[in-house]
Amino acid sequence: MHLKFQTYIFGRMGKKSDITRAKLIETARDLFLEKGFEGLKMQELADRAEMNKGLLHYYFKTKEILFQAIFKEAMQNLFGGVVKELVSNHAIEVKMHTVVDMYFDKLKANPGLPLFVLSEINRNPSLKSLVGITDFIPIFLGAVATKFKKEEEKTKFLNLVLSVISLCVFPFAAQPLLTKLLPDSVKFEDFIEQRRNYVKKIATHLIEEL
Amino acid sequence: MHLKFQTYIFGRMGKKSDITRAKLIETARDLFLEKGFEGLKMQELADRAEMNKGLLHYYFKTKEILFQAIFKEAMQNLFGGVVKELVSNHAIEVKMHTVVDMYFDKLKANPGLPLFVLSEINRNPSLKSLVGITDFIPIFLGAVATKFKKEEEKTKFLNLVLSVISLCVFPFAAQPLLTKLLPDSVKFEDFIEQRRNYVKKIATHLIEEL
DNA sequence: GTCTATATGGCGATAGAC
DNA sequence: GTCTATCGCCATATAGAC
Repeated sequence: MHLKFQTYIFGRMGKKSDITRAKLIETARDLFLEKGFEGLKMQELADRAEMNKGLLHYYFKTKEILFQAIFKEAMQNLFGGVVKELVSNHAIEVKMHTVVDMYFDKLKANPGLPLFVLSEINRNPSLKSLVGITDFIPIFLGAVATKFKKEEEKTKFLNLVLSVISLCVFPFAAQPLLTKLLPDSVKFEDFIEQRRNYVKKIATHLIEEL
Repeated sequence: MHLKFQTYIFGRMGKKSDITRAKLIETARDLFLEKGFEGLKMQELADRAEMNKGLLHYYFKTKEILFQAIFKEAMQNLFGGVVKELVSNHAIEVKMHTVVDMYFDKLKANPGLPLFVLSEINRNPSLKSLVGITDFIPIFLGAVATKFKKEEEKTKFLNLVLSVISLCVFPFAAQPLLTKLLPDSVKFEDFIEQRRNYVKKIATHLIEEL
């Protein structure tokens, strides 16, 4: 029987609907990151995901709901792992170097991520409150509060973290412009790779100054 | 006579149409920076500029043409003065400290500028070629070519410039998130002001390492 | 679950009176 | 130059057959 056959094929790996849903989310992620909330059109999403508009609304009632799912996932991807490392017990230099590697690896695979998150926060007012709900802000604040007592120390640490993140993220956000400034013989990927160690050296220096 | 009266009032300061045009551009700048190309609706622009949609299209035939005017202006604002300083005869430390001050002043007044330029470049394919047309990229490249001969030196200089710009720009781009990480008693403006000198110190160190 | 067809509204742009 | 009215299109979302 038809239904049983499907159950057999996909078994514990999930129903056919799970696969459709996964394909939809994957496509929506690509398209939202490329075009933003306003720029993504449901028709184009349906085409790229090889389904029809009706089906989109079956899985996610509105564009807004779909967008919030993608946005949450992007925030988690961008900050989840990094915050976990920052609140770990590792030595501070290890922390910072690990964060540098995490960002360079992540952003090489997904350079549009930071610009997407930062510009959508500014544009979709409902996200400003949603950001507060994500769990890694309180986690980070909690760790800072226990490790540093004086406000001056907190600010110094925040300056350090912000500097390292700035140095990692900005070159990817500015990739289209940066490409035009590189010597002809230098590919963007090569520039990025030498910069990975350059940023680690800066991080080490900033720690010593702390 | 009515027309003469207007001419008399505004005299050399420009015609009434210039004032209307200026108001339109000013409003469009605010609104495009806030919402991006797709996010700005001509109706909302007309309302905020206290005129009607018909008049919008009288001054700028299409939304796209209006947008390109605003975008070009934003690019000039963001890079024009900075590039001019970078290709000047000043000592390198003076250059970098001046650039830091320029960005901090500019972005305090206009924090949305970098995110607007960077995300629109990614989203509007026609801008990628328009970016190449702006004059400060060849100006910058020319100055770099005459000052540094070896490719390794060029890359080092580019690393320096990119680092300074990253450290200046990113905190403003991430303002909505950063605000949530500051100790309660520290206002964003105060954090930014202490950071101005912190970034200058880093810049000086990076130069010595150059 | 997946499809087609359609309702409903908003958008950019134009026409034409004043 | 500035206004009102309107066109034609495309967007999100829904209804209902299969």
